[in-house]
Amino acid sequence: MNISASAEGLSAEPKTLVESAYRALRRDIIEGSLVPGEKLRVEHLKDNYGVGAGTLREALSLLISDALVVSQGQRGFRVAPVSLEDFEDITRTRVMLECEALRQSIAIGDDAWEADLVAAFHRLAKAEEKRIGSEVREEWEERNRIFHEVLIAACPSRWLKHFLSILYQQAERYRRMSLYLQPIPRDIHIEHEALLQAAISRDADKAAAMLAEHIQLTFRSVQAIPAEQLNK
Amino acid sequence: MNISASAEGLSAEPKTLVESAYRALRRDIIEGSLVPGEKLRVEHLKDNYGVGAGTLREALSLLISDALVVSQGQRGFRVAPVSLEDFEDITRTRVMLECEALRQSIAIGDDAWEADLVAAFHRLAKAEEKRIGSEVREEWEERNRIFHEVLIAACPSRWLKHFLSILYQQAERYRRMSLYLQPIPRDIHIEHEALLQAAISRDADKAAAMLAEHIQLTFRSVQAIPAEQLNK
DNA sequence: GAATTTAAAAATCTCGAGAAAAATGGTTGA
DNA sequence: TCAACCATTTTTCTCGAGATTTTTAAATTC
Repeated sequence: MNISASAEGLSAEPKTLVESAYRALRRDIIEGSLVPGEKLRVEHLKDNYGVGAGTLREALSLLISDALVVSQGQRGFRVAPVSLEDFEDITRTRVMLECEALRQSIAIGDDAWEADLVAAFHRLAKAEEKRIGSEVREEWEERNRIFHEVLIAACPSRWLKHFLSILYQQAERYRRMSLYLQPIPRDIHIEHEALLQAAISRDADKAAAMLAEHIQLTFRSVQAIPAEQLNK
Repeated sequence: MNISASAEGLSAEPKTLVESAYRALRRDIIEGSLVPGEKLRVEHLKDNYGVGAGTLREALSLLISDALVVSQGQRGFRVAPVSLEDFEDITRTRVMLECEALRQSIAIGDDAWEADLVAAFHRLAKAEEKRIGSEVREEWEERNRIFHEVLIAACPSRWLKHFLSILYQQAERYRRMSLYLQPIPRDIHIEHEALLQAAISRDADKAAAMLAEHIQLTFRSVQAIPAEQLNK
Protein backbone atom coordinates (compact mmCIF):
# COMPACT_ATOMS: atom_id res chain seq x y z
CA MET A 1 0.00 0.00 0.00
CA ASN A 2 1.57 3.21 -1.16
CA ILE A 3 0.56 5.84 1.31
CA SER A 4 2.00 8.82 -0.46
CA ALA A 5 3.06 10.08 -3.83
CA SER A 6 6.45 10.90 -2.42
CA ALA A 7 6.98 7.40 -1.12
CA GLU A 8 6.21 5.86 -4.45
CA GLY A 9 8.13 8.54 -6.26
CA LEU A 10 11.51 7.82 -4.77
CA SER A 11 12.08 4.23 -5.72
CA ALA A 12 10.84 3.26 -9.19
CA GLU A 13 11.34 4.93 -12.53
CA PRO A 14 8.85 7.56 -13.57
CA LYS A 15 6.21 6.03 -15.83
CA THR A 16 4.25 9.12 -16.71
CA LEU A 17 5.03 12.70 -17.62
CA VAL A 18 3.18 13.86 -14.53
CA GLU A 19 5.57 11.81 -12.42
CA SER A 20 8.62 13.20 -14.22
CA ALA A 21 7.46 16.78 -13.86
CA TYR A 22 6.61 16.13 -10.21
CA ARG A 23 10.13 14.94 -9.47
CA ALA A 24 11.86 17.68 -11.44
CA LEU A 25 9.80 20.33 -9.68
CA ARG A 26 10.43 18.78 -6.28
CA ARG A 27 14.15 18.71 -6.89
CA ASP A 28 14.19 22.33 -7.99
CA ILE A 29 12.20 23.44 -4.96
CA ILE A 30 14.36 21.53 -2.47
CA GLU A 31 17.54 22.70 -4.16
CA GLY A 32 16.27 26.24 -4.03
CA SER A 33 16.40 27.11 -7.71
CA LEU A 34 12.69 27.71 -7.37
CA VAL A 35 12.69 30.40 -4.72
CA PRO A 36 10.39 30.15 -1.65
CA GLY A 37 7.25 32.23 -2.10
CA GLU A 38 7.80 32.51 -5.87
CA LYS A 39 4.76 32.37 -8.08
CA LEU A 40 4.59 29.25 -10.24
CA ARG A 41 3.08 30.38 -13.53
CA VAL A 42 1.84 27.35 -15.39
CA GLU A 43 2.17 28.95 -18.81
CA HIS A 44 5.87 29.71 -18.24
CA LEU A 45 6.80 26.50 -16.46
CA LYS A 46 5.23 24.15 -18.97
CA ASP A 47 7.90 25.17 -21.47
CA ASN A 48 10.76 24.74 -18.98
CA TYR A 49 9.64 21.25 -18.06
CA GLY A 50 8.46 20.24 -21.51
CA VAL A 51 4.90 19.23 -20.64
CA GLY A 52 1.40 20.51 -21.25
CA ALA A 53 -0.43 22.88 -18.93
CA GLY A 54 -2.78 20.24 -17.52
CA THR A 55 0.08 17.87 -16.83
CA LEU A 56 2.01 20.54 -14.98
CA ARG A 57 -1.03 21.50 -12.93
CA GLU A 58 -1.38 17.89 -11.89
CA ALA A 59 2.28 17.69 -10.86
CA LEU A 60 1.85 20.86 -8.80
CA SER A 61 -1.21 19.36 -7.13
CA LEU A 62 0.88 16.38 -6.09
CA LEU A 63 3.49 18.68 -4.58
CA ILE A 64 0.85 20.06 -2.26
CA SER A 65 0.95 16.65 -0.51
CA ASP A 66 4.55 17.34 0.39
CA ALA A 67 3.79 20.90 1.47
CA LEU A 68 6.35 22.15 -1.02
CA VAL A 69 3.71 24.01 -3.00
CA VAL A 70 0.71 25.98 -1.81
CA SER A 71 -2.32 27.08 -3.79
CA GLN A 72 -5.06 29.53 -3.06
CA GLY A 73 -8.42 29.64 -4.75
CA GLN A 74 -8.30 31.35 -8.08
CA ARG A 75 -4.75 32.66 -7.71
CA GLY A 76 -2.57 29.81 -8.86
CA PHE A 77 0.36 28.04 -7.24
CA ARG A 78 3.33 29.24 -5.24
CA VAL A 79 6.48 27.68 -3.86
CA ALA A 80 5.83 27.11 -0.16
CA PRO A 81 7.35 29.97 1.84
CA VAL A 82 10.02 29.40 4.47
CA SER A 83 10.59 30.91 7.88
CA LEU A 84 12.72 30.25 10.92
CA GLU A 85 9.56 29.56 12.91
CA ASP A 86 8.55 26.92 10.44
CA PHE A 87 11.92 25.23 10.57
CA GLU A 88 11.85 25.28 14.35
CA ASP A 89 8.45 23.59 14.25
CA ILE A 90 9.71 21.04 11.74
CA THR A 91 12.72 20.33 13.95
CA ARG A 92 10.68 19.90 17.13
CA THR A 93 8.12 17.67 15.47
CA ARG A 94 10.79 15.66 13.75
CA VAL A 95 12.72 15.10 16.97
CA MET A 96 9.59 13.86 18.64
CA LEU A 97 8.53 11.49 15.86
CA GLU A 98 11.94 10.30 14.77
CA CYS A 99 13.09 9.47 18.30
CA GLU A 100 9.96 7.45 18.89
CA ALA A 101 10.39 5.67 15.57
CA LEU A 102 14.02 4.97 16.37
CA ARG A 103 13.14 3.44 19.73
CA GLN A 104 10.63 1.14 18.09
CA SER A 105 13.10 0.29 15.36
CA ILE A 106 15.80 -0.60 17.89
CA ALA A 107 13.34 -2.69 19.87
CA ILE A 108 12.06 -4.64 16.89
CA GLY A 109 14.90 -4.62 14.35
CA ASP A 110 16.58 -7.96 13.68
CA ASP A 111 20.00 -8.92 12.36
CA ALA A 112 19.12 -8.05 8.80
CA TRP A 113 18.20 -4.55 9.93
CA GLU A 114 21.54 -4.18 11.68
CA ALA A 115 23.31 -5.27 8.53
CA ASP A 116 21.38 -2.78 6.41
CA LEU A 117 22.22 -0.06 8.86
CA VAL A 118 25.94 -0.80 8.85
CA ALA A 119 25.88 -0.90 5.06
CA ALA A 120 24.05 2.42 4.81
CA PHE A 121 26.52 4.00 7.19
CA HIS A 122 29.42 2.67 5.19
CA ARG A 123 28.06 4.06 1.94
CA LEU A 124 27.50 7.41 3.62
CA ALA A 125 31.03 7.42 5.02
CA LYS A 126 32.47 6.74 1.58
CA ALA A 127 30.64 9.73 0.21
CA GLU A 128 31.86 11.86 3.10
CA GLU A 129 35.50 11.29 2.25
CA LYS A 130 35.39 13.16 -1.02
CA ARG A 131 33.76 16.34 0.21
CA ILE A 132 33.66 18.51 -2.84
CA GLY A 133 31.91 18.59 -6.18
CA SER A 134 28.23 19.10 -6.73
CA GLU A 135 27.34 15.63 -8.02
CA VAL A 136 29.19 14.15 -5.04
CA ARG A 137 27.09 16.46 -2.91
CA GLU A 138 23.93 15.06 -4.45
CA GLU A 139 25.19 11.56 -3.73
CA TRP A 140 25.92 12.43 -0.13
CA GLU A 141 22.44 13.93 0.27
CA GLU A 142 20.87 10.75 -1.05
CA ARG A 143 22.94 8.47 1.17
CA ASN A 144 22.30 10.62 4.20
CA ARG A 145 18.59 10.31 3.54
CA ILE A 146 18.87 6.56 3.22
CA PHE A 147 20.87 6.28 6.44
CA HIS A 148 18.17 8.09 8.36
CA GLU A 149 15.55 6.01 6.61
CA VAL A 150 17.21 2.72 7.50
CA LEU A 151 17.64 3.82 11.11
CA ILE A 152 13.87 3.78 11.53
CA ALA A 153 13.13 1.12 8.93
CA ALA A 154 12.24 -1.52 11.51
CA CYS A 155 9.59 0.71 13.07
CA PRO A 156 6.29 -0.94 12.18
CA SER A 157 4.23 2.25 11.89
CA ARG A 158 3.68 3.21 8.28
CA TRP A 159 2.13 6.49 9.28
CA LEU A 160 5.04 7.53 11.46
CA LYS A 161 7.41 6.80 8.61
CA HIS A 162 5.18 8.60 6.15
CA PHE A 163 5.10 11.77 8.23
CA LEU A 164 8.84 11.56 8.81
CA SER A 165 9.55 11.34 5.10
CA ILE A 166 7.64 14.60 4.63
CA LEU A 167 9.46 16.29 7.49
CA TYR A 168 12.83 15.07 6.28
CA GLN A 169 12.17 16.54 2.87
CA GLN A 170 11.18 19.84 4.43
CA ALA A 171 14.27 19.88 6.63
CA GLU A 172 16.50 19.10 3.69
CA ARG A 173 15.25 22.22 2.00
CA TYR A 174 16.32 24.37 4.93
CA ARG A 175 19.56 22.51 5.39
CA ARG A 176 20.59 23.21 1.81
CA MET A 177 20.23 26.92 2.37
CA SER A 178 22.68 26.52 5.21
CA LEU A 179 25.27 24.23 3.62
CA TYR A 180 25.33 26.30 0.48
CA LEU A 181 27.09 28.95 2.51
CA GLN A 182 29.12 26.94 4.99
CA PRO A 183 30.09 23.60 3.41
CA ILE A 184 30.13 20.88 6.10
CA PRO A 185 30.19 23.12 9.15
CA ARG A 186 30.44 20.47 11.84
CA ASP A 187 31.73 16.96 11.92
CA ILE A 188 28.60 15.13 11.00
CA HIS A 189 30.52 11.93 10.46
CA ILE A 190 31.29 11.50 14.16
CA GLU A 191 27.65 12.13 15.04
CA HIS A 192 26.51 9.50 12.60
CA GLU A 193 29.05 7.00 13.81
CA ALA A 194 28.09 7.42 17.46
CA LEU A 195 24.47 7.10 16.48
CA LEU A 196 25.21 3.89 14.64
CA GLN A 197 27.06 2.44 17.63
CA ALA A 198 24.24 3.27 20.01
CA ALA A 199 21.69 1.71 17.68
CA ILE A 200 23.70 -1.46 17.14
CA SER A 201 24.28 -1.89 20.86
CA ARG A 202 20.51 -1.46 21.36
CA ASP A 203 20.88 1.46 23.69
CA ALA A 204 17.60 3.15 22.81
CA ASP A 205 17.91 6.01 25.29
CA LYS A 206 21.36 6.95 24.15
CA ALA A 207 20.50 6.58 20.47
CA ALA A 208 17.39 8.72 20.84
CA ALA A 209 19.33 11.39 22.69
CA MET A 210 22.00 11.47 20.02
CA LEU A 211 19.47 11.61 17.24
CA ALA A 212 17.68 14.50 18.93
CA GLU A 213 20.95 16.37 19.31
CA HIS A 214 21.87 15.60 15.72
CA ILE A 215 18.63 17.03 14.37
CA GLN A 216 18.73 20.04 16.64
CA LEU A 217 22.29 20.88 15.64
CA THR A 218 21.16 21.16 12.06
CA PHE A 219 18.53 23.63 13.15
CA ARG A 220 21.05 25.73 15.03
CA SER A 221 23.38 25.88 12.07
CA VAL A 222 20.57 27.22 9.92
CA GLN A 223 19.51 29.56 12.70
CA ALA A 224 22.97 31.11 12.55
CA ILE A 225 22.31 32.31 9.03
CA PRO A 226 21.40 35.99 8.81
CA ALA A 227 17.68 36.44 8.40
CA GLU A 228 17.99 38.10 4.99
CA GLN A 229 19.13 34.81 3.51
CA LEU A 230 15.83 33.22 4.34
CA ASN A 231 13.82 34.99 1.71
CA LYS A 232 10.67 35.52 3.58
CA MET B 1 0.31 29.95 5.49
CA ASN B 2 -1.89 27.15 4.36
CA ILE B 3 -0.01 23.96 4.91
CA SER B 4 -2.41 21.58 3.27
CA ALA B 5 -5.19 21.34 0.79
CA SER B 6 -7.37 19.77 3.44
CA ALA B 7 -6.79 22.60 5.86
CA GLU B 8 -7.77 25.20 3.33
CA GLY B 9 -10.60 23.06 2.08
CA LEU B 10 -12.57 22.95 5.28
CA SER B 11 -13.18 26.59 6.00
CA ALA B 12 -13.90 28.78 2.98
CA GLU B 13 -16.28 28.29 0.09
CA PRO B 14 -14.99 26.42 -2.94
CA LYS B 15 -13.83 28.87 -5.58
CA THR B 16 -12.97 26.45 -8.35
CA LEU B 17 -14.49 23.33 -9.84
CA VAL B 18 -11.40 21.39 -8.80
CA GLU B 19 -12.07 22.37 -5.22
CA SER B 20 -15.72 21.37 -5.45
CA ALA B 21 -14.93 18.01 -6.97
CA TYR B 22 -12.21 17.49 -4.37
CA ARG B 23 -14.66 18.02 -1.54
CA ALA B 24 -17.42 15.93 -3.05
CA LEU B 25 -15.04 13.06 -3.65
CA ARG B 26 -13.60 13.34 -0.15
CA ARG B 27 -17.06 13.24 1.36
CA ASP B 28 -18.03 10.20 -0.67
CA ILE B 29 -14.86 8.34 0.28
CA ILE B 30 -15.16 9.09 3.99
CA GLU B 31 -18.85 8.25 3.97
CA GLY B 32 -18.08 5.00 2.24
CA SER B 33 -20.23 5.39 -0.86
CA LEU B 34 -16.99 5.08 -2.77
CA VAL B 35 -15.84 1.68 -1.58
CA PRO B 36 -12.25 1.12 -0.32
CA GLY B 37 -10.07 -0.37 -3.04
CA GLU B 38 -12.54 0.58 -5.77
CA LYS B 39 -11.15 1.74 -9.06
CA LEU B 40 -11.84 5.40 -9.79
CA ARG B 41 -12.42 5.57 -13.53
CA VAL B 42 -12.09 9.15 -14.62
CA GLU B 43 -14.34 8.75 -17.65
CA HIS B 44 -17.21 7.49 -15.49
CA LEU B 45 -16.74 9.82 -12.55
CA LYS B 46 -16.51 13.00 -14.56
CA ASP B 47 -20.18 12.64 -15.43
CA ASN B 48 -21.22 11.93 -11.83
CA TYR B 49 -19.43 15.00 -10.55
CA GLY B 50 -20.17 17.19 -13.55
CA VAL B 51 -16.61 18.21 -14.42
CA GLY B 52 -14.12 17.56 -17.18
CA ALA B 53 -11.58 14.75 -17.14
CA GLY B 54 -8.60 16.97 -16.41
CA THR B 55 -10.41 18.69 -13.57
CA LEU B 56 -11.33 15.38 -11.98
CA ARG B 57 -7.77 14.09 -12.31
CA GLU B 58 -6.56 17.18 -10.49
CA ALA B 59 -9.07 16.66 -7.69
CA LEU B 60 -7.95 13.06 -7.35
CA SER B 61 -4.33 14.20 -7.17
CA LEU B 62 -5.23 16.45 -4.26
CA LEU B 63 -6.86 13.53 -2.47
CA ILE B 64 -3.52 11.73 -2.50
CA SER B 65 -2.36 14.34 0.03
CA ASP B 66 -4.98 13.04 2.42
CA ALA B 67 -4.11 9.41 1.67
CA LEU B 68 -7.71 8.81 0.68
CA VAL B 69 -6.73 7.98 -2.89
CA VAL B 70 -3.76 6.03 -4.20
CA SER B 71 -2.37 5.95 -7.71
CA GLN B 72 0.12 3.70 -9.39
CA GLY B 73 1.99 4.43 -12.56
CA GLN B 74 -0.08 3.90 -15.63
CA ARG B 75 -3.00 2.22 -13.87
CA GLY B 76 -5.13 5.09 -12.69
CA PHE B 77 -6.57 5.95 -9.30
CA ARG B 78 -8.12 3.86 -6.55
CA VAL B 79 -9.89 4.55 -3.30
CA ALA B 80 -7.32 3.92 -0.57
CA PRO B 81 -7.82 0.41 0.83
CA VAL B 82 -8.63 -0.18 4.49
CA SER B 83 -7.45 -2.79 6.95
CA LEU B 84 -7.56 -3.40 10.67
CA GLU B 85 -3.77 -3.11 10.78
CA ASP B 86 -3.96 0.30 9.19
CA PHE B 87 -6.57 1.50 11.65
CA GLU B 88 -4.51 0.22 14.54
CA ASP B 89 -1.54 2.17 13.23
CA ILE B 90 -3.67 5.26 12.78
CA THR B 91 -4.97 4.90 16.33
CA ARG B 92 -1.52 4.45 17.89
CA THR B 93 -0.02 7.34 15.97
CA ARG B 94 -2.97 9.54 16.70
CA VAL B 95 -2.84 8.80 20.43
CA MET B 96 0.81 9.73 20.49
CA LEU B 97 0.45 12.97 18.55
CA GLU B 98 -2.88 14.12 19.90
CA CYS B 99 -1.89 13.60 23.53
CA GLU B 100 1.26 15.61 23.01
CA ALA B 101 -0.68 18.35 21.23
CA LEU B 102 -3.25 18.37 24.02
CA ARG B 103 -0.57 18.78 26.67
CA GLN B 104 0.90 21.73 24.83
CA SER B 105 -2.54 23.18 24.29
CA ILE B 106 -3.38 22.92 27.98
CA ALA B 107 -0.05 24.47 28.92
CA ILE B 108 -0.38 27.41 26.57
CA GLY B 109 -4.12 27.96 26.08
CA ASP B 110 -5.58 31.14 27.54
CA ASP B 111 -9.06 32.15 28.67
CA ALA B 112 -10.28 32.60 25.12
CA TRP B 113 -9.25 29.02 24.35
CA GLU B 114 -11.17 27.77 27.37
CA ALA B 115 -14.22 29.67 26.23
CA ASP B 116 -13.98 28.23 22.72
CA LEU B 117 -13.66 24.78 24.18
CA VAL B 118 -16.71 25.10 26.37
CA ALA B 119 -18.65 26.46 23.43
CA ALA B 120 -17.56 23.62 21.15
CA PHE B 121 -18.54 21.09 23.80
CA HIS B 122 -21.92 22.71 24.22
CA ARG B 123 -22.65 22.62 20.50
CA LEU B 124 -21.61 19.00 20.40
CA ALA B 125 -23.82 18.15 23.37
CA LYS B 126 -26.80 19.79 21.67
CA ALA B 127 -26.27 17.62 18.62
CA GLU B 128 -25.97 14.55 20.82
CA GLU B 129 -29.45 15.01 22.29
CA LYS B 130 -31.26 14.35 19.05
CA ARG B 131 -29.55 11.12 18.08
CA ILE B 132 -31.30 10.09 14.92
CA GLY B 133 -31.64 11.31 11.39
CA SER B 134 -28.86 11.38 8.82
CA GLU B 135 -28.47 15.13 8.50
CA VAL B 136 -28.29 15.34 12.29
CA ARG B 137 -25.62 12.70 12.05
CA GLU B 138 -23.63 14.86 9.68
CA GLU B 139 -23.97 17.76 12.06
CA TRP B 140 -22.74 15.64 14.95
CA GLU B 141 -19.74 14.48 12.95
CA GLU B 142 -18.83 18.07 12.13
CA ARG B 143 -19.17 19.24 15.72
CA ASN B 144 -17.24 16.29 17.02
CA ARG B 145 -14.43 17.17 14.66
CA ILE B 146 -14.47 20.77 15.81
CA PHE B 147 -14.42 19.75 19.47
CA HIS B 148 -11.30 17.70 18.94
CA GLU B 149 -9.81 20.50 16.88
CA VAL B 150 -10.42 23.12 19.53
CA LEU B 151 -8.98 20.85 22.21
CA ILE B 152 -5.58 21.11 20.56
CA ALA B 153 -6.06 24.55 19.03
CA ALA B 154 -3.68 26.26 21.44
CA CYS B 155 -0.85 23.92 20.51
CA PRO B 156 1.64 26.09 18.61
CA SER B 157 2.88 23.39 16.25
CA ARG B 158 1.33 23.74 12.81
CA TRP B 159 2.85 20.47 11.68
CA LEU B 160 1.47 18.50 14.57
CA LYS B 161 -1.98 19.90 13.84
CA HIS B 162 -1.58 19.25 10.15
CA PHE B 163 -0.74 15.59 10.69
CA LEU B 164 -3.55 15.23 13.18
CA SER B 165 -6.09 16.60 10.73
CA ILE B 166 -5.06 13.89 8.29
CA LEU B 167 -5.23 11.17 10.90
CA TYR B 168 -8.60 12.39 12.16
CA GLN B 169 -9.99 12.20 8.65
CA GLN B 170 -8.66 8.68 8.25
CA ALA B 171 -10.08 7.61 11.60
CA GLU B 172 -13.45 9.11 10.73
CA ARG B 173 -13.60 6.85 7.73
CA TYR B 174 -13.17 3.76 9.87
CA ARG B 175 -15.46 5.03 12.57
CA ARG B 176 -18.29 5.46 10.09
CA MET B 177 -18.08 1.83 9.10
CA SER B 178 -18.60 1.01 12.74
CA LEU B 179 -21.36 3.42 13.65
CA TYR B 180 -23.27 2.49 10.56
CA LEU B 181 -23.95 -0.84 12.20
CA GLN B 182 -24.14 0.02 15.89
CA PRO B 183 -25.46 3.56 16.26
CA ILE B 184 -23.78 5.23 19.27
CA PRO B 185 -22.42 2.13 20.95
CA ARG B 186 -20.96 3.70 24.06
CA ASP B 187 -21.66 6.85 25.96
CA ILE B 188 -19.35 9.19 24.17
CA HIS B 189 -20.96 12.17 25.82
CA ILE B 190 -19.60 11.27 29.25
CA GLU B 191 -16.12 10.75 27.82
CA HIS B 192 -16.19 14.15 26.18
CA GLU B 193 -17.45 15.84 29.31
CA ALA B 194 -14.76 14.33 31.50
CA LEU B 195 -12.18 15.31 28.90
CA LEU B 196 -13.47 18.87 28.93
CA GLN B 197 -13.30 19.05 32.73
CA ALA B 198 -9.75 17.75 32.83
CA ALA B 199 -8.68 20.25 30.17
CA ILE B 200 -10.35 23.21 31.86
CA SER B 201 -8.82 22.31 35.21
CA ARG B 202 -5.44 22.13 33.47
CA ASP B 203 -4.80 18.57 34.51
CA ALA B 204 -2.66 17.60 31.53
CA ASP B 205 -1.89 14.06 32.67
CA LYS B 206 -5.50 13.21 33.31
CA ALA B 207 -6.68 14.87 30.11
CA ALA B 208 -4.09 13.05 28.03
CA ALA B 209 -4.99 9.73 29.62
CA MET B 210 -8.68 10.28 28.93
CA LEU B 211 -8.03 11.33 25.37
CA ALA B 212 -5.92 8.23 24.78
CA GLU B 213 -8.64 6.03 26.19
CA HIS B 214 -11.25 7.85 24.12
CA ILE B 215 -9.37 7.28 20.89
CA GLN B 216 -8.55 3.68 21.71
CA LEU B 217 -12.16 2.88 22.55
CA THR B 218 -13.14 3.92 19.05
CA PHE B 219 -10.59 1.51 17.68
CA ARG B 220 -11.91 -1.34 19.79
CA SER B 221 -15.48 -0.73 18.67
CA VAL B 222 -14.39 -1.02 15.05
CA GLN B 223 -12.26 -4.02 15.89
CA ALA B 224 -15.40 -5.77 17.10
CA ILE B 225 -16.83 -5.66 13.60
CA PRO B 226 -16.54 -8.94 11.70
CA ALA B 227 -13.67 -8.86 9.26
CA GLU B 228 -15.90 -9.32 6.21
CA GLN B 229 -17.36 -5.86 6.76
CA LEU B 230 -13.97 -4.31 6.19
CA ASN B 231 -13.87 -4.87 2.46
CA LYS B 232 -10.29 -5.65 2.03
C1' DG C 1 -1.07 65.02 -6.65
C1' DA C 2 -3.87 61.10 -4.89
C1' DA C 3 -7.61 58.08 -5.38
C1' DT C 4 -11.14 55.93 -7.98
C1' DT C 5 -12.61 54.08 -12.38
C1' DT C 6 -11.90 51.88 -16.68
C1' DA C 7 -9.74 49.23 -20.11
C1' DA C 8 -6.12 46.07 -21.65
C1' DA C 9 -3.14 42.24 -20.64
C1' DA C 10 -1.92 38.17 -18.43
C1' DA C 11 -2.85 34.14 -15.93
C1' DT C 12 -5.83 30.73 -14.22
C1' DC C 13 -9.21 27.43 -14.83
C1' DT C 14 -11.79 24.31 -17.74
C1' DC C 15 -13.12 21.27 -21.43
C1' DG C 16 -13.02 17.97 -25.37
C1' DA C 17 -10.33 15.26 -28.52
C1' DG C 18 -6.35 12.43 -29.85
C1' DA C 19 -2.25 9.11 -28.75
C1' DA C 20 -0.46 5.48 -25.70
C1' DA C 21 -1.10 1.94 -22.54
C1' DA C 22 -3.67 -1.63 -20.13
C1' DA C 23 -7.53 -4.75 -19.58
C1' DT C 24 -10.77 -7.83 -21.92
C1' DG C 25 -12.28 -11.77 -24.44
C1' DG C 26 -12.17 -14.93 -27.80
C1' DT C 27 -9.26 -18.07 -30.66
C1' DT C 28 -5.78 -21.30 -31.52
C1' DG C 29 -2.75 -24.99 -30.39
C1' DA C 30 -0.77 -28.47 -27.43
C1' DT D 1 -8.57 -28.81 -20.09
C1' DC D 2 -5.29 -25.46 -19.92
C1' DA D 3 -2.11 -22.01 -21.41
C1' DA D 4 -0.38 -18.75 -24.65
C1' DC D 5 -1.43 -15.43 -28.18
C1' DC D 6 -3.66 -11.83 -30.80
C1' DA D 7 -7.39 -8.41 -31.80
C1' DT D 8 -10.75 -5.47 -29.70
C1' DT D 9 -12.28 -2.51 -26.33
C1' DT D 10 -11.72 0.27 -22.53
C1' DT D 11 -9.10 3.50 -19.84
C1' DT D 12 -5.43 6.36 -18.89
C1' DC D 13 -2.54 10.00 -20.14
C1' DT D 14 -1.55 14.16 -22.71
C1' DC D 15 -2.10 18.35 -25.27
C1' DG D 16 -3.98 22.72 -27.23
C1' DA D 17 -7.65 26.08 -27.29
C1' DG D 18 -11.51 28.76 -25.25
C1' DA D 19 -13.95 31.04 -21.21
C1' DT D 20 -13.37 33.47 -16.39
C1' DT D 21 -10.97 35.67 -13.28
C1' DT D 22 -7.17 38.30 -11.58
C1' DT D 23 -3.62 41.54 -12.29
C1' DT D 24 -1.57 45.48 -14.38
C1' DA D 25 -1.53 50.01 -16.27
C1' DA D 26 -3.46 54.02 -17.98
C1' DA D 27 -6.89 57.54 -17.80
C1' DT D 28 -10.16 60.27 -15.52
C1' DT D 29 -11.89 62.81 -11.71
C1' DC D 30 -11.73 65.31 -7.40
